[in-house]
Amino acid sequence: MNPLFHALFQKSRYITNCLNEVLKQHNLYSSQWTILYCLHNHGPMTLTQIWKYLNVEAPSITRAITRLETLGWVLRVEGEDKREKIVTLSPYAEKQLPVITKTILAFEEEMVGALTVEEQQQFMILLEKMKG
Amino acid sequence: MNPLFHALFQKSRYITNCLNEVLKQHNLYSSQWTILYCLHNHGPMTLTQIWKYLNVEAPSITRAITRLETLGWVLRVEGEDKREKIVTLSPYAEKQLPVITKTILAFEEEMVGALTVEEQQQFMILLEKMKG
DNA sequence: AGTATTTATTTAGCTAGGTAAATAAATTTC
DNA sequence: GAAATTTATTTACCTAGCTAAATAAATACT
Repeated sequence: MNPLFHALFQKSRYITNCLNEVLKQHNLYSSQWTILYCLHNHGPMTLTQIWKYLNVEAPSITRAITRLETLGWVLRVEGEDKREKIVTLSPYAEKQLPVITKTILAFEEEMVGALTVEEQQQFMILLEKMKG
Repeated sequence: MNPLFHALFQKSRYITNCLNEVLKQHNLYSSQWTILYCLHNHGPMTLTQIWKYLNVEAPSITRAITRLETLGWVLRVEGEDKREKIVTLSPYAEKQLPVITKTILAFEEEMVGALTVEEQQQFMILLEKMKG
């Protein structure tokens, strides 16, 4: 395996695991947080909007939302178009979000703080160049 | 979610999916290939050596090796220390490896070819800087 | 209007990562 | 040398991605 890919995959797993560790105090997994954050920024979204935005397949989002719903973080309501379900943050989620956001910002700062802004930009550019 | 992380996770998934697609012709998944390649380079290894080298937890490797064994890619034999299992490539795997390697090299060249060697090094350095 | 196609979501089932705990063999300690 | 600890592997069970196929509602076609 190309060492570059190996390093990329490993760092990706490492960051995910760290994030999960940090989010334990809020009883959340990183992917669940990603969805909550997405809803916080965009307001209510359909499942399709969510999975297209996050660049993930639909079944992953169906499962995650089901879990988030039973845990009380989101509500699923029927849209005008009765095929679609609109997902909104629950009042509980709205209340918890500020403190979770604080946790996340600290984590991100710690994780990425060793890179200058230019290096972060450079990193994104290099990532972008890896296409198929 | 920090856009840098988002981009990192996404690219990681994207490359994995592409790799899976390319490996379909050999009836392999990317993680299975990673293990075969590892064994090819190091010769017979215990499960512990494999998961430590690949930086993954033991159960992931147990499962993957079990699958690779039933598919005929590897053999599991008891070591002198009877706690450990030594994994070796099967003759079938040895025979298939060259052509699979060719597939992989072409894929990696296509995927990473847009980056100069300096950019690849730079990328690794930046990745390295993201610690916890 | 009735049929065909598209679109949104879900279900089923796979790989692949993780943790926690069980088991069995080897090693250390007393 | 018996008991305690460590080490290697496995099992059970979770999240999280994927594809393929099912379902149900909306839209397009004739």
